[in-house]
Amino acid sequence: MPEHRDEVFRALADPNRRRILDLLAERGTLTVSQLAAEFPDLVASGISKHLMGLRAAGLVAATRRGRQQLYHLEPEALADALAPWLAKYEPYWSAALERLRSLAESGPPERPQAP
Amino acid sequence: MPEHRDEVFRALADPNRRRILDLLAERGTLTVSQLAAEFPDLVASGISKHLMGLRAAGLVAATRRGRQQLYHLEPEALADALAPWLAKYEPYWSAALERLRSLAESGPPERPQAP
DNA sequence: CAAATACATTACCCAATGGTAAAGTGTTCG
DNA sequence: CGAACACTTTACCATTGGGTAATGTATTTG
Repeated sequence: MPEHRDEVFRALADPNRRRILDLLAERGTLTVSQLAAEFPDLVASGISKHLMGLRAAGLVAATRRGRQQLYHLEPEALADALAPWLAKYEPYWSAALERLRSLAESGPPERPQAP
Repeated sequence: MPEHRDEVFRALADPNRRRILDLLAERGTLTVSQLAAEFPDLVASGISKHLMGLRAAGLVAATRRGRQQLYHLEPEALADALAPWLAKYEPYWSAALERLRSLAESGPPERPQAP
Protein backbone atom coordinates (compact mmCIF):
# COMPACT_ATOMS: atom_id res chain seq x y z
CA MET A 1 0.00 0.00 0.00
CA PRO A 2 1.13 3.52 -0.73
CA GLU A 3 2.34 5.79 2.04
CA HIS A 4 -0.06 8.60 2.87
CA ARG A 5 2.42 11.37 2.09
CA ASP A 6 3.02 9.80 -1.29
CA GLU A 7 -0.68 9.97 -2.08
CA VAL A 8 -0.78 13.62 -1.12
CA PHE A 9 2.16 14.54 -3.30
CA ARG A 10 0.77 12.56 -6.20
CA ALA A 11 -2.58 14.27 -5.81
CA LEU A 12 -0.88 17.66 -5.86
CA ALA A 13 0.98 16.79 -9.04
CA ASP A 14 -1.97 17.53 -11.31
CA PRO A 15 -2.75 21.18 -12.07
CA ASN A 16 -6.49 20.59 -12.32
CA ARG A 17 -6.49 18.96 -8.92
CA ARG A 18 -4.54 21.85 -7.45
CA ARG A 19 -7.05 24.23 -8.99
CA ILE A 20 -9.87 22.34 -7.34
CA LEU A 21 -8.11 22.77 -4.02
CA ASP A 22 -7.60 26.45 -4.74
CA LEU A 23 -11.27 26.93 -5.54
CA LEU A 24 -12.29 25.18 -2.35
CA ALA A 25 -9.82 27.26 -0.37
CA GLU A 26 -11.25 30.47 -1.83
CA ARG A 27 -14.91 29.65 -1.71
CA GLY A 28 -15.17 27.22 1.17
CA THR A 29 -17.71 24.74 -0.10
CA LEU A 30 -18.71 23.83 -3.62
CA THR A 31 -20.87 21.28 -5.35
CA VAL A 32 -19.52 19.17 -8.17
CA SER A 33 -21.49 21.21 -10.69
CA GLN A 34 -20.10 24.46 -9.35
CA LEU A 35 -16.62 23.05 -9.64
CA ALA A 36 -17.28 21.66 -13.10
CA ALA A 37 -18.37 25.12 -14.23
CA GLU A 38 -14.78 26.25 -13.65
CA PHE A 39 -13.37 23.58 -15.97
CA PRO A 40 -14.93 24.18 -19.38
CA ASP A 41 -12.58 21.75 -21.09
CA LEU A 42 -13.30 18.87 -18.77
CA VAL A 43 -16.30 16.60 -18.72
CA ALA A 44 -18.22 15.89 -15.51
CA SER A 45 -16.84 12.44 -14.94
CA GLY A 46 -13.35 13.84 -15.23
CA ILE A 47 -13.99 16.19 -12.34
CA SER A 48 -15.46 13.33 -10.39
CA LYS A 49 -12.36 11.26 -10.89
CA HIS A 50 -10.14 14.07 -9.70
CA LEU A 51 -12.36 14.54 -6.68
CA MET A 52 -12.02 10.85 -5.90
CA GLY A 53 -8.27 11.21 -6.10
CA LEU A 54 -8.30 14.14 -3.70
CA ARG A 55 -10.63 12.26 -1.40
CA ALA A 56 -8.36 9.22 -1.42
CA ALA A 57 -5.52 11.48 -0.35
CA GLY A 58 -7.74 12.87 2.38
CA LEU A 59 -7.38 16.41 1.04
CA VAL A 60 -11.11 16.96 0.55
CA ALA A 61 -14.32 15.53 1.95
CA ALA A 62 -17.94 15.84 1.02
CA THR A 63 -21.33 15.82 2.65
CA ARG A 64 -24.55 15.06 0.82
CA ARG A 65 -27.24 17.67 0.47
CA GLY A 66 -30.10 16.17 -1.42
CA ARG A 67 -28.70 14.99 -4.67
CA GLN A 68 -25.62 17.13 -4.54
CA GLN A 69 -22.32 16.63 -2.82
CA LEU A 70 -20.84 19.56 -0.93
CA TYR A 71 -17.11 19.37 -1.18
CA HIS A 72 -14.80 21.14 1.23
CA LEU A 73 -11.10 21.15 2.07
CA GLU A 74 -9.65 18.87 4.69
CA PRO A 75 -6.75 21.14 5.48
CA GLU A 76 -5.21 19.06 8.26
CA ALA A 77 -4.29 16.39 5.74
CA LEU A 78 -2.44 18.93 3.67
CA ALA A 79 -0.65 20.39 6.66
CA ASP A 80 0.14 17.03 8.21
CA ALA A 81 1.66 15.73 5.01
CA LEU A 82 3.54 18.83 3.95
CA ALA A 83 4.69 20.51 7.15
CA PRO A 84 7.05 17.76 8.34
CA TRP A 85 8.52 17.43 4.90
CA LEU A 86 8.91 21.16 4.48
CA ALA A 87 10.56 21.32 7.88
CA LYS A 88 13.44 19.28 6.53
CA TYR A 89 14.22 22.17 4.23
CA GLU A 90 13.86 24.75 6.93
CA PRO A 91 17.57 25.71 6.82
CA TYR A 92 17.03 26.83 3.24
CA TRP A 93 13.79 28.62 3.80
CA SER A 94 14.57 31.74 5.73
CA ALA A 95 13.26 34.13 3.09
CA ALA A 96 10.07 32.28 2.28
CA LEU A 97 9.48 31.61 5.96
CA GLU A 98 9.73 35.27 6.74
CA ARG A 99 6.96 35.94 4.28
CA LEU A 100 4.77 33.25 5.81
CA ARG A 101 5.51 34.52 9.31
CA SER A 102 4.58 38.05 8.48
CA LEU A 103 1.38 36.77 6.97
CA ALA A 104 0.69 34.85 10.16
CA GLU A 105 1.47 37.84 12.35
CA SER A 106 -0.83 40.13 10.41
CA GLY A 107 -3.61 38.04 11.89
CA PRO A 108 -4.98 34.86 10.31
CA PRO A 109 -7.87 35.61 7.93
CA GLU A 110 -11.24 34.06 8.55
CA ARG A 111 -11.81 30.61 7.26
CA PRO A 112 -14.02 31.17 4.21
CA GLN A 113 -17.47 29.65 4.19
CA ALA A 114 -20.08 29.29 1.48
CA PRO A 115 -23.39 31.12 1.95
CA MET B 1 5.36 24.78 -22.53
CA PRO B 2 4.60 23.75 -18.98
CA GLU B 3 4.39 26.31 -16.23
CA HIS B 4 7.32 26.27 -13.84
CA ARG B 5 5.26 25.53 -10.75
CA ASP B 6 3.74 22.58 -12.57
CA GLU B 7 7.18 21.15 -13.20
CA VAL B 8 8.09 21.52 -9.56
CA PHE B 9 4.98 19.75 -8.33
CA ARG B 10 5.42 16.99 -10.88
CA ALA B 11 9.03 16.56 -9.81
CA LEU B 12 7.95 16.27 -6.19
CA ALA B 13 5.39 13.63 -7.02
CA ASP B 14 7.92 10.81 -7.14
CA PRO B 15 9.16 9.38 -3.83
CA ASN B 16 12.62 8.59 -5.17
CA ARG B 17 13.00 12.16 -6.38
CA ARG B 18 11.90 13.50 -3.01
CA ARG B 19 14.42 11.21 -1.36
CA ILE B 20 17.17 12.62 -3.57
CA LEU B 21 16.19 16.09 -2.42
CA ASP B 22 16.19 14.92 1.18
CA LEU B 23 19.66 13.47 0.83
CA LEU B 24 20.97 16.66 -0.72
CA ALA B 25 19.32 18.68 2.03
CA GLU B 26 20.97 16.54 4.70
CA ARG B 27 24.40 16.17 3.20
CA GLY B 28 24.77 19.30 1.12
CA THR B 29 26.55 18.01 -1.94
CA LEU B 30 26.68 14.56 -3.44
CA THR B 31 27.96 12.90 -6.55
CA VAL B 32 25.76 10.69 -8.66
CA SER B 33 27.55 7.61 -7.38
CA GLN B 34 27.03 8.65 -3.78
CA LEU B 35 23.35 9.16 -4.49
CA ALA B 36 23.09 5.89 -6.37
CA ALA B 37 24.52 4.09 -3.35
CA GLU B 38 21.36 5.08 -1.45
CA PHE B 39 19.10 3.46 -4.03
CA PRO B 40 20.04 -0.22 -4.16
CA ASP B 41 17.02 -1.12 -6.23
CA LEU B 42 17.66 1.46 -8.93
CA VAL B 43 20.14 1.29 -11.74
CA ALA B 44 22.49 4.20 -12.44
CA SER B 45 20.66 5.51 -15.47
CA GLY B 46 17.48 5.62 -13.44
CA ILE B 47 19.09 7.98 -10.95
CA SER B 48 20.40 10.05 -13.81
CA LYS B 49 16.93 10.42 -15.26
CA HIS B 50 15.54 11.53 -11.94
CA LEU B 51 18.34 14.03 -11.58
CA MET B 52 17.53 15.39 -15.01
CA GLY B 53 13.91 15.78 -13.94
CA LEU B 54 14.92 17.65 -10.83
CA ARG B 55 17.29 19.80 -12.85
CA ALA B 56 14.59 20.61 -15.38
CA ALA B 57 12.43 21.79 -12.49
CA GLY B 58 15.35 23.87 -11.25
CA LEU B 59 15.35 22.10 -7.90
CA VAL B 60 18.95 20.92 -8.14
CA ALA B 61 22.06 21.96 -10.01
CA ALA B 62 25.47 20.41 -10.51
CA THR B 63 29.03 21.45 -11.00
CA ARG B 64 31.64 19.24 -12.59
CA ARG B 65 34.63 18.08 -10.62
CA GLY B 66 36.75 15.99 -12.89
CA ARG B 67 34.57 13.21 -14.14
CA GLN B 68 32.01 13.53 -11.44
CA GLN B 69 29.06 15.85 -11.06
CA LEU B 70 28.53 17.48 -7.70
CA TYR B 71 24.82 17.88 -7.18
CA HIS B 72 23.36 20.33 -4.73
CA LEU B 73 19.98 21.77 -3.88
CA GLU B 74 18.67 24.91 -5.51
CA PRO B 75 16.42 25.84 -2.63
CA GLU B 76 15.12 29.11 -4.03
CA ALA B 77 13.28 27.20 -6.76
CA LEU B 78 11.53 25.12 -4.15
CA ALA B 79 10.66 28.11 -2.02
CA ASP B 80 9.61 30.27 -4.96
CA ALA B 81 7.30 27.60 -6.32
CA LEU B 82 5.80 26.44 -3.05
CA ALA B 83 5.60 29.48 -0.82
CA PRO B 84 3.07 31.45 -2.91
CA TRP B 85 0.95 28.39 -3.35
CA LEU B 86 1.12 27.49 0.33
CA ALA B 87 0.21 31.07 1.20
CA LYS B 88 -3.19 30.54 -0.38
CA TYR B 89 -3.89 27.97 2.31
CA GLU B 90 -2.57 30.15 5.07
CA PRO B 91 -6.00 30.53 6.72
CA TYR B 92 -5.98 26.81 7.31
CA TRP B 93 -2.43 26.51 8.48
CA SER B 94 -2.24 28.02 11.94
CA ALA B 95 -1.15 24.83 13.68
CA ALA B 96 1.46 23.75 11.17
CA LEU B 97 2.69 27.32 10.87
CA GLU B 98 3.20 27.53 14.60
CA ARG B 99 5.46 24.53 14.39
CA LEU B 100 7.46 26.04 11.57
CA ARG B 101 7.69 29.36 13.38
CA SER B 102 9.01 27.83 16.56
CA LEU B 103 11.58 25.98 14.51
CA ALA B 104 12.59 29.26 12.92
CA GLU B 105 12.79 31.06 16.25
CA SER B 106 14.93 28.36 17.84
CA GLY B 107 17.61 29.59 15.49
CA PRO B 108 18.06 28.35 11.93
CA PRO B 109 20.48 25.41 11.74
CA GLU B 110 23.63 25.74 9.67
CA ARG B 111 23.31 25.02 6.01
CA PRO B 112 24.96 21.63 5.65
CA GLN B 113 28.04 21.36 3.50
CA ALA B 114 30.01 18.39 2.22
CA PRO B 115 33.64 18.06 3.30
C1' DC C 1 47.29 6.22 -26.36
C1' DA C 2 44.31 2.61 -24.48
C1' DA C 3 41.50 1.26 -20.89
C1' DA C 4 38.71 2.46 -17.15
C1' DT C 5 35.69 5.64 -14.75
C1' DA C 6 31.58 8.59 -14.11
C1' DC C 7 27.81 10.06 -16.00
C1' DA C 8 24.27 11.10 -19.72
C1' DT C 9 21.41 9.63 -23.57
C1' DT C 10 18.86 6.55 -26.24
C1' DA C 11 15.87 2.81 -27.15
C1' DC C 12 12.59 0.16 -25.43
C1' DC C 13 8.91 -1.91 -22.08
C1' DC C 14 5.10 -2.04 -19.04
C1' DA C 15 2.16 0.20 -15.65
C1' DA C 16 -0.16 4.17 -14.38
C1' DT C 17 -2.62 8.47 -15.56
C1' DG C 18 -5.81 11.66 -17.53
C1' DG C 19 -9.27 12.00 -20.49
C1' DT C 20 -13.97 10.69 -22.75
C1' DA C 21 -18.38 8.34 -23.38
C1' DA C 22 -21.69 5.30 -21.55
C1' DA C 23 -23.99 2.97 -17.97
C1' DG C 24 -25.30 2.95 -12.96
C1' DT C 25 -27.10 4.91 -8.40
C1' DG C 26 -29.56 7.64 -5.45
C1' DT C 27 -32.72 11.76 -4.99
C1' DT C 28 -36.23 14.93 -6.18
C1' DC C 29 -40.01 16.69 -8.80
C1' DG C 30 -44.21 16.66 -11.67
C1' DC D 1 -44.63 6.21 -10.46
C1' DG D 2 -41.75 7.91 -14.08
C1' DA D 3 -38.67 11.33 -15.71
C1' DA D 4 -35.06 14.44 -14.76
C1' DC D 5 -31.10 15.61 -12.01
C1' DA D 6 -26.48 15.23 -9.81
C1' DC D 7 -23.09 12.59 -9.44
C1' DT D 8 -20.22 8.17 -9.59
C1' DT D 9 -18.50 4.08 -11.80
C1' DT D 10 -17.05 1.52 -15.58
C1' DA D 11 -15.03 0.66 -19.99
C1' DC D 12 -12.00 2.15 -22.98
C1' DC D 13 -8.18 4.91 -25.26
C1' DA D 14 -3.86 7.65 -25.90
C1' DT D 15 -0.11 9.50 -23.48
C1' DT D 16 3.13 9.77 -19.90
C1' DG D 17 6.28 7.93 -16.48
C1' DG D 18 9.38 5.10 -14.17
C1' DG D 19 12.28 1.41 -14.99
C1' DT D 20 16.17 -1.28 -17.42
C1' DA D 21 19.84 -2.28 -20.81
C1' DA D 22 22.76 -0.54 -24.24
C1' DT D 23 25.24 3.02 -26.24
C1' DG D 24 27.66 7.57 -26.14
C1' DT D 25 30.84 11.12 -24.14
C1' DA D 26 34.15 13.35 -21.37
C1' DT D 27 37.83 12.69 -18.15
C1' DT D 28 41.41 10.38 -15.84
C1' DT D 29 44.76 6.88 -15.21
C1' DG D 30 48.16 3.14 -16.35
